Amino acid sequence: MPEKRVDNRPSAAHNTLAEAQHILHEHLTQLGLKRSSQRDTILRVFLKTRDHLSTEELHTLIKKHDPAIGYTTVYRTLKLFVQCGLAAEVEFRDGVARYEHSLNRRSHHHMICTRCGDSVEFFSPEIEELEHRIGKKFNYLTIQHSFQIYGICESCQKKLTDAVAATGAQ
Amino acid sequence: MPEKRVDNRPSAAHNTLAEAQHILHEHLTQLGLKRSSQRDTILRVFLKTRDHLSTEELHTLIKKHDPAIGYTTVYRTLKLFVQCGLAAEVEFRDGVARYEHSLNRRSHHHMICTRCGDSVEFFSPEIEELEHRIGKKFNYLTIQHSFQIYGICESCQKKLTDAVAATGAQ
DNA sequence: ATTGCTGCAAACGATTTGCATGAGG
DNA sequence: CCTCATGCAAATCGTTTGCAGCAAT
Repeated sequence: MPEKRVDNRPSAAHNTLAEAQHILHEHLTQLGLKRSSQRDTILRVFLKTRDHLSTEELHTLIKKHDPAIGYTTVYRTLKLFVQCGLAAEVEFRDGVARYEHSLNRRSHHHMICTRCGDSVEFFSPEIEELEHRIGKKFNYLTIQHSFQIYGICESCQKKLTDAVAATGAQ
Repeated sequence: MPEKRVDNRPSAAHNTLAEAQHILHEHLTQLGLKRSSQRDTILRVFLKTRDHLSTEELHTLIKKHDPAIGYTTVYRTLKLFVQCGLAAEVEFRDGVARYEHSLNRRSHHHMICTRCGDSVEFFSPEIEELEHRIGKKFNYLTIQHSFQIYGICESCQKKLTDAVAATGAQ
């Protein structure tokens, strides 16, 4: 196991929170909206995850910090985060909207296991290039793209072959 | 209004229908399911479209051929088509499931206008290659991928600039 | 004071299922 | 005959909205 993945930017987490809060408050001001303790709490908890959370999952986490915060507030706040670029919706084909943070996050894509929902991220600069090329070709003003690979992860493959072996042995 | 459609591959349409029906019936037999006139009608109407139809839109078309066929049957039949590879679900981000035929259809992707829902198809071999490369790298057995570009089509861009010009002129 | 925010409950809309009846093998 | 298919109505589930009371500016 080489590469333990050390973060060479010492206080990255704290800086990210401060930066994110600044972006959110700026966004609120611009739209004539107001700060609230709930929104700050939701942002703080959201930034602490690296997962792809559904609104409900995030709400569950939020309640541990402040049980009074309701589902609707989390739902509406996530939309705010998307508006100001702090969060991005990701498509996992499991019937719920999922969000990840998108601040200081290098453009990436997901490969998702359709059995267990596990996912890995990968990088692919050629996809960005492709978006621009195709947009130009058909005179579209491109906004974004969505790219996912669906498959079966190593551990689920193992479970499947084991199951087949067991059936065959009977 | 029969058979206006000019096709330079003489009996391509007929062959596709025959092939599709064969695939469907084979699939039904394998699962111990039964043929039905409804399923055949739905397949016939579905194959005649080149659009990306929602279940409801397809149901509307179906009713012109046989008003007795219900929404649920169309819904369940589309799932069958997906199972046996006759149809594929496409993601248009408009909140409804959309299907296109996938038989004898070269692999392609979509660029979708988020204003009017218009879409263009494009081809990109590098995407297929990427799916395999990433799958191998992370030991995933890849099944499929999903790639869409979202943007604003030429005609909607025009409408937008016109609208801005009108506001500015007042 | 004014205006936005919150949390509840209710509305919503697409999808999915239960069930009695009808059709396929 | 037995099993599956059908179509209706009802249930489901994530999402979205209306509203009365609360909080921020």
